Amino acid sequence: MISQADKIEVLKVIAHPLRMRILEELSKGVKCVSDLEEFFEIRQSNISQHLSLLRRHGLIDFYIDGRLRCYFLREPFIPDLLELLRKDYEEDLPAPACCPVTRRGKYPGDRRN
Amino acid sequence: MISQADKIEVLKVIAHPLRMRILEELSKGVKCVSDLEEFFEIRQSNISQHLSLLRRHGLIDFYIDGRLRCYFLREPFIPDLLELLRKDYEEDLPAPACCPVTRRGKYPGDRRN
DNA sequence: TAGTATTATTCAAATATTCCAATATTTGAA
DNA sequence: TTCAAATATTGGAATATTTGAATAATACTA
Repeated sequence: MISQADKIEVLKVIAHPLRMRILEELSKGVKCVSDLEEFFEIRQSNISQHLSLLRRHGLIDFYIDGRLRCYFLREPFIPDLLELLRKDYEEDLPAPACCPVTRRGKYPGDRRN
Repeated sequence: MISQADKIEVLKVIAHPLRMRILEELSKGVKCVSDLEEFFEIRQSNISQHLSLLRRHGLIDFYIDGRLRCYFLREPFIPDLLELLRKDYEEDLPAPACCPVTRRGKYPGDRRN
């Protein structure tokens, strides 16, 4: 449910080591702030800041249990991305024709005409 | 061919509006720097900087035709990611059980015990 | 109601990113 | 050989991101 225009913003939000780990944890199930704090050994304020950012972008949400905030994954794009990131590729993409030694070839555009 | 450890770095590199557009262009075929410059109406030095960054991370490469550098896509993860970004999702992920009005529910962890 | 656990917010310092202008480098062409 | 086209690199200013410390807000519990 991300607008096409926001997708780069969302990628930027995801591309952070701690936020990525938070998303991976939440993809396994609900977690409250202090459990994340304990699990990652990161200061509470920092965890909250990242959760807040993730929420502002609609990637996660929470429900409440007493004083606990139970965060969970909301954006369906995330699990697909996490899976894609786990995939490993054997080969580079095939390169366009060029001499493999000199790395010279012809440009297909018309800049050369 | 990205090491698991570098994937976040790579995501960060991709998560930039101009770099994303460059990758999209290159996914359609080889492009030289001045064609990109013209196409995007961005200063040459800036295009070069972004291409250089993309290359340092192994996402693209180039071959040479005279004074032209013919850039092309190298990292097989990119087309998959671009396709995933095009996909649109109809529904949010199913939320864990909680009252939809009060947004209250029970935390499954043992923090509550 | 007072105290405490849980989480959020604000502020400021440190660091990183982005872009432009200027300059350097490389290579084909005259 | 010069000259010019194509691209890369460098330095610096503006801006954004990240983090910790301190503090605020909220809601159980005794």
